[in-house]
Amino acid sequence: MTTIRQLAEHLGLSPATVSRALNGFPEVGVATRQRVLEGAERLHYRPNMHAKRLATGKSGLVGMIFRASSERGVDPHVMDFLSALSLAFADSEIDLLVHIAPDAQQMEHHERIASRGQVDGMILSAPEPDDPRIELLARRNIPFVVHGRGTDAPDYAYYDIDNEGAFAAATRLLIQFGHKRIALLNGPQPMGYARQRERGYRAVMDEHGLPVPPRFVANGEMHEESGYRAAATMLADRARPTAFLCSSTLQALGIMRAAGEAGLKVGEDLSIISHDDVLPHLLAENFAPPLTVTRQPIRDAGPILAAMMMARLAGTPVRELQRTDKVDLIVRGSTGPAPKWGGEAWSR
Amino acid sequence: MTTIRQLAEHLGLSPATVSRALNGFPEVGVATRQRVLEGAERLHYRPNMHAKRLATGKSGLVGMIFRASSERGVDPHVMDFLSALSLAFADSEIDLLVHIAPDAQQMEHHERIASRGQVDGMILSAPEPDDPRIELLARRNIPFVVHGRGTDAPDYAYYDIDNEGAFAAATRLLIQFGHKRIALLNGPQPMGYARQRERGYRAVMDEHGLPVPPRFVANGEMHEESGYRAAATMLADRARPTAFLCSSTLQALGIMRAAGEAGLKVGEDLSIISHDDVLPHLLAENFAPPLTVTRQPIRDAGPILAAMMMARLAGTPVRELQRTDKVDLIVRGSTGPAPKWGGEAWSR
DNA sequence: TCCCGGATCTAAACCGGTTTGACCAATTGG
DNA sequence: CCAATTGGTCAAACCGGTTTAGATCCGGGA
Repeated sequence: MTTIRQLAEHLGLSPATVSRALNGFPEVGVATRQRVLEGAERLHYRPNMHAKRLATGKSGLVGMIFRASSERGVDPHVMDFLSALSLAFADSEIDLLVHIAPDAQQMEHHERIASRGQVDGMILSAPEPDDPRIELLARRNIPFVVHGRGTDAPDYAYYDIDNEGAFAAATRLLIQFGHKRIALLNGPQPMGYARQRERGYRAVMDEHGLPVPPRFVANGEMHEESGYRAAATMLADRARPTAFLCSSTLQALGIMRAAGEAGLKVGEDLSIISHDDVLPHLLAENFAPPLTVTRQPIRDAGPILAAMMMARLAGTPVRELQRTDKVDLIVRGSTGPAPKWGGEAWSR
Repeated sequence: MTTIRQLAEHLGLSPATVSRALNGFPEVGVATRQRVLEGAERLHYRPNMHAKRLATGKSGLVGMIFRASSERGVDPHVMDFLSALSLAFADSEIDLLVHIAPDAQQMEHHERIASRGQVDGMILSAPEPDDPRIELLARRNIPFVVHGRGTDAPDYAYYDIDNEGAFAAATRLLIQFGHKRIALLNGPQPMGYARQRERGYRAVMDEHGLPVPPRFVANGEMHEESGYRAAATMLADRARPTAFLCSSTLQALGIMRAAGEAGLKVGEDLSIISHDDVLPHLLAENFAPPLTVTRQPIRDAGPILAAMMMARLAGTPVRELQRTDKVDLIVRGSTGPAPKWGGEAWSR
């Protein structure tokens, strides 16, 4: 392991000059810089990160703590996000410090990372309206950017998708198809995105004077089994829905299973629209029938949040780092005209 | 940010004593230690990681570089592994540095992490027989543990599952059911686990004198679409298989789709056995029909490899850190007796 | 009484970088 | 021709811990 002093000595220079030359300071002679760079190459000099960080106070590390549910762990979609994030940071000198923590231990983990001062910034995901994690980071003055929003117009840097608009559009499409009994299988109740989606859905239902009995709106984790369970229950109801809106293609898969068991043909007897974060290993267009979705690959958020993080670290003010992207509605075979038997709206 | 000197001054002690007291050295008086601990608590003292690391030479960081395919990214199963790993390290002082890199850039990323000396050790996954990443880490003397094996008896610390035994057992079950034309949809060819699985499969086929034409063994990425494609091609063959063995439940999903399109009923006209790493958000037992699998949750590897990593860092010799676990064969509805029409073996 | 050794604690060096302030030589300007 | 700049370099301080070598205090044995 060559040190900067060894390199300096080897070159007949002082460590100070070597440091400056390597870090691109303007006050070193062009010939000297060249000599230093060559010497560094020759001796395989690699600056010791820890020393560098101690001296500069910057760690070159960005932390990210994912939320895990205690039963099912982490949503598999987030791997794609993490992947994109990591790739986006690859060119810079930044590395990712990753924790996965159950909701109950989120604060503990944030506390730990924050207080040890080992990261320059944090990326946070799936915020709730008054998220204590955000409050902690703000209080500690740790730069952070958020994937999603806890409220409509938060005062932090965030990237979010237009969940409300997406679910409004999806609801509208179903209503145009003649559906009046549209059920919603949503994500966990406290999550910002779940609230936004429910709002978009309810707004359009209200607009058309269509009531929604509470038993046809479900909140829960977004996996196949929860989709199946909720759908099976709702489909057993006398006034069963003719269409489902759900938050994840895995939930949609569960709904399809329930539909199959109930003898309903998806796309004819029952319509399904799902939000699609895009799981490359299981594409919604390959479902049978292909799934109508509001589509926004979670992967796309990676480079955006990486860029925001770097901008934040460079001092860009928060209000220039707030972005909400529109979501595409992609119509495929899982949606169709409402069946005859479900013509009436739910009673109020 | 309180420093150790401030704390020492506050207590009327020297930094040396404070350091010793906090790190549990025996030569500090019991009363002093108590005083130091209380003082640290009161002043919210948190040692600066970078300083600590510079002084000790240990980083408290373990690196992990996941493999990503350029088209589909990272297998969603690995999120579950990462999650378990992170949870397992949570109690210790170790944090995870995570990179995700396409295969083409794996070496570059390893080089980077290795040469900057920012991690104490590395965890590596999905090794190939002569894996250059392993060679690099060994040459640089960076402690590492491996998830999987490149060869049968490698000279590094690893945790693997008995892929060969699992696929042998699965093949045997199908043969007992009367199947003679069993196709294999395997993972990417170079991977250690793919080779092991193919070996287990071929051994049993050979044992029973059942030939396997090359076109009924496919190697490729393990997602729904690849399963569908390969299965659709094979099912279109005049001598189509009566059973499939595959490497991932997502592939199995694709096979099921192809079977559906071919008008074949899974569990009757066509049997499927998949290896199941267990994706908690999409369980094999919830497939229609429930999937027969060789099951070993990838999640279980997390704590095992975490413990191995720590043991390795503590100096445990490599040969005490080699472990292969048996795999369960769980028979469900996707397997059944061979149909009448597929009675004859493939011709040689 | 004196010396010795163990128990505690401290001063200073060290880890390997960066950064401040000073210095020197070569230009430039008056 | 001398003073003021400027470009390039260096010595030393600094970041915040750990660790080595020594100092001090104490009780006990000779």
